[in-house]
Amino acid sequence: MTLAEKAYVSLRKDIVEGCFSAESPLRLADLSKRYGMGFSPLREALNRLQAERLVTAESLRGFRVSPLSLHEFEDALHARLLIETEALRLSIAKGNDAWEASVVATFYALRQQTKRKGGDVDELRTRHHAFHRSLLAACGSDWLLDFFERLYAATERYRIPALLAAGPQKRDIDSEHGAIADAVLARDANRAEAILREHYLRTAVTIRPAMETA
Amino acid sequence: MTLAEKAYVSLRKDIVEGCFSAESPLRLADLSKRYGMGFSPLREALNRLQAERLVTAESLRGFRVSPLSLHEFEDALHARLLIETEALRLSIAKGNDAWEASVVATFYALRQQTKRKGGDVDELRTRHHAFHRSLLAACGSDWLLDFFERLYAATERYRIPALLAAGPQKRDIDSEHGAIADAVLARDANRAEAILREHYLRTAVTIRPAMETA
DNA sequence: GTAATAAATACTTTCGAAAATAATCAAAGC
DNA sequence: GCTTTGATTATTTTCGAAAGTATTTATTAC
Repeated sequence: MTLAEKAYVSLRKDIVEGCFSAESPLRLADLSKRYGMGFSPLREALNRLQAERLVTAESLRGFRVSPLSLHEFEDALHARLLIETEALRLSIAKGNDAWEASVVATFYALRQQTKRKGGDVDELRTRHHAFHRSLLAACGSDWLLDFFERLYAATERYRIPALLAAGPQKRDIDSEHGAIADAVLARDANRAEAILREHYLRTAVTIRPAMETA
Repeated sequence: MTLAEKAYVSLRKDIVEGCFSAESPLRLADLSKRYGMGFSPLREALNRLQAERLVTAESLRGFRVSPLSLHEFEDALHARLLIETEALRLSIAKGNDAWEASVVATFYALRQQTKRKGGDVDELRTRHHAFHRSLLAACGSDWLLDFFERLYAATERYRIPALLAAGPQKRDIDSEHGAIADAVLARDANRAEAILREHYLRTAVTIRPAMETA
């Protein structure tokens, strides 16, 4: 893996996880120290992230972490519903045995991690993403999967600030995920879509107040 | 405008317009000569284009123009329909007078250019894009507009090879555009969506055979 | 002739410095 | 005191060279 690729992976992770606060400038000298590399690979990574809308650039004034706003969050969530309900329908229509198995497997792995008290939050994050991705993985559309990844990253950025503001969850997210998996494995597209929609609207309700205070 | 931005604009244009054939390698030495700049701004542009899927990169083996394939074209067109029908509905619901005026204006400008025999093909391309964008411009969703731009560029790449293979058009594209504009200005979302869908499916019919021979 | 190895070449990637621009601070003028 | 101007500093952007990696060509051994 080249340095530019490492820079891209590290920066993306750190932005999505909120290590840099929103709108803070990403100065090359700082990043160079932090990641132990020269300017070139960092700038290449920043350009990629700019195309993904995780960072914004202004001519001759460098890069910043993209801002967070309630409007952008609602927009991203709306787009996610559009993309994911379609991809989920396609997946359910086209998915084979191996796909079903991966849905079962990623759901199981996710539940294992949520059960483990005091477990690695990073691992939980990874498994949550893997589960949601596996639901759509058989849709056969690279474009929809690409859009899913971008919207997932965009909305993931709102989770940490929201959790900090709202305190511990009252939702039983495991059982929501389980219900989606059940509907998917039953190949019931309408039910799966309805639950997925509920799942996201509930997330919106959690995050909205946290954004309004900020 | 920085050199990196110029490189991005030029490269994007040249790729979309087919100045480089699909899958051809984009060697830095060549690009440096062609655009008259060093490696750094070119690499930054290539990284952005990679994130937009117009170029593909392989570690330590550089960049190439992304391949064209029938499957990818149909995928992109399907995604366009999903995105654009939704954005169009939102635009029709939310658009104000100024938006209506811009639809009228861009349609008029487009028709002027199609009428001009032997006119600038580049100008026609610009106006075609402006018209389609203006239809969606009032949707209020940055994400949907962003996806529209990416899919538009992706599908535009197929037009030139297809036209070369299929010869002159038998469709009356002006009147198809006019019908969309009419439905939009009448705020008839269902009719607008139906015509837009027809419009794209007809495009698919034009391009499909050209892809199969290649 | 073919396969394996070694040398040469082509190309990508990365760095460090130079150039260019923006931001900050101090002094002068009103 | 306030604004303008000029100098200083901080930062981004770009280049050219160096380092590292793939690819091709040549050579040798079988």
